[in-house]
Amino acid sequence: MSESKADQPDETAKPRRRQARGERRIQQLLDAAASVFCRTGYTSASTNAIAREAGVSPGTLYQFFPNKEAIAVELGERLNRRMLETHGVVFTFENTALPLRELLDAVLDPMIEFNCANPAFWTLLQSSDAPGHFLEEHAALHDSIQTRISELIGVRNPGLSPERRTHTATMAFALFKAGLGLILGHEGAEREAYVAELKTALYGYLAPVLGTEGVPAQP
Amino acid sequence: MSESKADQPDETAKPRRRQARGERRIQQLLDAAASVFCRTGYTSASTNAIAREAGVSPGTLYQFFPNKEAIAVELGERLNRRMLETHGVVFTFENTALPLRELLDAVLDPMIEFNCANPAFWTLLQSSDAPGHFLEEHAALHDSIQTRISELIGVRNPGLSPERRTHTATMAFALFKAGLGLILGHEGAEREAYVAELKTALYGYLAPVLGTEGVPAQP
DNA sequence: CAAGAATGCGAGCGGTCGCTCGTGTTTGTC
DNA sequence: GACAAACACGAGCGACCGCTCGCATTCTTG
Repeated sequence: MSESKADQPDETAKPRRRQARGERRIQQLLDAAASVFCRTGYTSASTNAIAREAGVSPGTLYQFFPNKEAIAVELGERLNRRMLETHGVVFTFENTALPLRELLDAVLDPMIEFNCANPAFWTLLQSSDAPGHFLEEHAALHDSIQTRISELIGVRNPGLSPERRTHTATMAFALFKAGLGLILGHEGAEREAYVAELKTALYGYLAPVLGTEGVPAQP
Repeated sequence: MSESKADQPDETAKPRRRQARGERRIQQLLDAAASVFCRTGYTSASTNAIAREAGVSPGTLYQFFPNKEAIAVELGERLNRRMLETHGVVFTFENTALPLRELLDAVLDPMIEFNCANPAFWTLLQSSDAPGHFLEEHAALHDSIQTRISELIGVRNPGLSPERRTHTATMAFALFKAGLGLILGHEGAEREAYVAELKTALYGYLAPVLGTEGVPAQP
């Protein structure tokens, strides 16, 4: 059960050297997993189905992942990292000062676009019925996003009590996920309509708390 | 595989005569199913676990239900029927004329109370990843509630186009389900806080569409 | 090229799940 | 009490699932 022969117990160690071929396989497997998870959800997705979708034998899958959980965890981590890398900017101070309507556009549009391109992310966010250690990763994913929302609310309205701030952020995130589900469930004009509805809903919810006007630059 | 020996193929026939004991067993099994579904979700719930929770053998379970789907379908139908019987009144015209805030109280409070007492209902509403024919029942459940919401919106604002009305009802229902999830996930003061947040959110979303004032009685 | 590591395969193991079936018990009817 | 129908049991069947293992192939490194 020893994980590495190195004297220094490297936390992030991948004790196995990977060839380029291996990295490619991992990506294939994660793409296949994303597809299968989207279609059937995490619990009903079978590792054999993921391997088949990736055009690979079950044994090959387990060359790269110790178990089914690890696939979902790695997929969630990669998607979350990619989302923060490409769109994490939306939570910065420049946007915080915008009028609420434009703030929502600036935050929601990239998020929605990312989730439409990677619908597996929403699926993972929704699968709270998963068994085992994947629950921890699920919670981590959740917190990662919700913390950003909470911070944004805090900067925008510093007078809010910590409890109210948490409640507002939690509810705002829940509303966002709900709207995202509708958005992902439709296409074309319908999808755009639900994007507009979601923005209306969040505007109506947040306006009394955050104010509709932009905040003037601090001296 | 013949379902009945009767000459006339009765659609709604229960070809099996039930004794009082049987009806009691059915209720025990549905209660157990509700409990297990809540704990693990529909897919991960095993029929053996349901039977065990009901204090009954697997064979006995299949004396009353042809398969696992049928349990969820029957449970969903019963819960839906019971909700409409006890709280269906909230969608009537008397409430429609109230100021929006009171309208929301009148509609949401009974709904929330019912779902807190029967959390399995929300679980069934959420399990859209279920396989097989249960999907149809799931959709029926959904429509049953959403139609009520749509009608209420239609009465309150007759000028709305059918598309906008559908979008508004769908989004309102999605927001409600999201808030309900938070409410069911907390207890005591936290729960009350999320009830208030949900009402705030729906008020903010619906006020621009339905108006905040009450509608005067029609001549 | 030789050798070892990484990659790839797929039959199949242990386990669970949905569900069945043979058998025995309780209940209602005459 | 006699008889049939409804109810109850629980071992276990077939299917599938997560995962393993022995072995073949390909890559890297010297």
